[in-house]
Amino acid sequence: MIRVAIADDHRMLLEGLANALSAVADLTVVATAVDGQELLDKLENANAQVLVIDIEMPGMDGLTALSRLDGRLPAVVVTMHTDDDRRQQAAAAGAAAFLSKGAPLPELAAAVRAVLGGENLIESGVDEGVMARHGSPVLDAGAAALTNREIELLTLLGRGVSATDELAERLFISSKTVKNHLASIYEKLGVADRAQAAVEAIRLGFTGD
Amino acid sequence: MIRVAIADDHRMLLEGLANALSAVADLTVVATAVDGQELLDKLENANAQVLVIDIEMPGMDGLTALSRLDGRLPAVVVTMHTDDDRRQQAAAAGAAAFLSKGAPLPELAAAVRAVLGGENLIESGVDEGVMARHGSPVLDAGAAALTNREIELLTLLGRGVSATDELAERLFISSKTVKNHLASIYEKLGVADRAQAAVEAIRLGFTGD
DNA sequence: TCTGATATGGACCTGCCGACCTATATCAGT
DNA sequence: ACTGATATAGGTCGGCAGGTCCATATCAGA
Repeated sequence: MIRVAIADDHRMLLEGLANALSAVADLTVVATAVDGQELLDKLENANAQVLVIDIEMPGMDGLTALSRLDGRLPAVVVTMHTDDDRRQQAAAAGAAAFLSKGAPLPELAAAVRAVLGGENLIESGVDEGVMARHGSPVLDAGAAALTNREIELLTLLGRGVSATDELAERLFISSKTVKNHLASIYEKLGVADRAQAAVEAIRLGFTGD
Repeated sequence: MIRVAIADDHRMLLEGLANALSAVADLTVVATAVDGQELLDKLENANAQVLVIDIEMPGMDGLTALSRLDGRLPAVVVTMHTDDDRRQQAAAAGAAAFLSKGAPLPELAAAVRAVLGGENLIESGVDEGVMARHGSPVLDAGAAALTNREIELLTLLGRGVSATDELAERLFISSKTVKNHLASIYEKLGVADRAQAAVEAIRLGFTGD
């Protein structure tokens, strides 16, 4: 899981974005702040790996906060207004990426993964190459190894279908096979039972929509 | 579930807000749009009950879209700039509430519930009375009846703590009591086992943060 | 062609889960 | 003072869950 800290003075964007990013399988939001000072304070104990930060904030703005951090964390700067002035200011403050708030969420997620990997997108932006390298979340090692059938089963679990017989009927297989698949899932995800597998299913986004 | 449609030209806010509102127990987002025209198009088939709409959008802006809708749906207008001009324009266009994007998410949720109930907050804003009446989501009948201890247990379940003994240790009670509480939870939520209870715990927002 | 992964199915067994019933102490509300 | 809800704990019991084996058929890839 990539631990992200977010700062934005607009609570709707802040909380909305925090929620959306946490919903991305490989990201988790460990701190949120409505200005630069609060961000610096919270970073003390938050153990974040990447910053997503708005330029425009009352009190200490994003660029000042970035300068104070002096590159301790890679940062993705987001802004309402993507003019060249701001881009250059962001670059000078040590940002590793620069995005419009109008950018699609997957691009933000890709930028977060890219800058954590040390890439600098401040000039190039998020292009196709970045999306190709970082577009799809790197799921947990175990989750990546799940087979199609296991994912089908896991999705049902995440939707609350827990009984062996019920699962067997829905997948048109015997209850014995269901138990075999479940055993594989438990091993791959490192969980012990259906309840934990269901929680993981939801966390990994196997919700069937 | 209250079916909400959202329009905002900034995808981060749009998708983030959609995600955050869907995470609220009694709300679900059935349509999103990046301008007024797309909103009108999507509303044809979306069966939404309430609108959350940004004023500033390229193409057809929020106020124009509201005028076109002519009050068919109650609408909460959100904006970056909450000056009186905009508030009056929103009122004229038929909005039932007017909020800053800096407003906390619970206030937006409360406003959505209030305008669905026919209240007009365009002048008064979201005050304490509104929060008192509409602040807490109306959870499922069963979930509302959960006791504090049951919620503690359910929260642990939603975080993947599934073994009886583990639950007992964490709550400093005997395993027998854990099983008693679980039985109550199953009955109140209408579920059959831990896996289903865990899924419900997450759906209801008992995630422990 | 041979191997490995996938999907299916089975037997067996230990043990925990869930159902049902009972019991006590506390506390808030009447 | 009495009642009801809550939180605690115990007993019993049938059954399913999860672990550990094993077996077969298919299919893609080396």
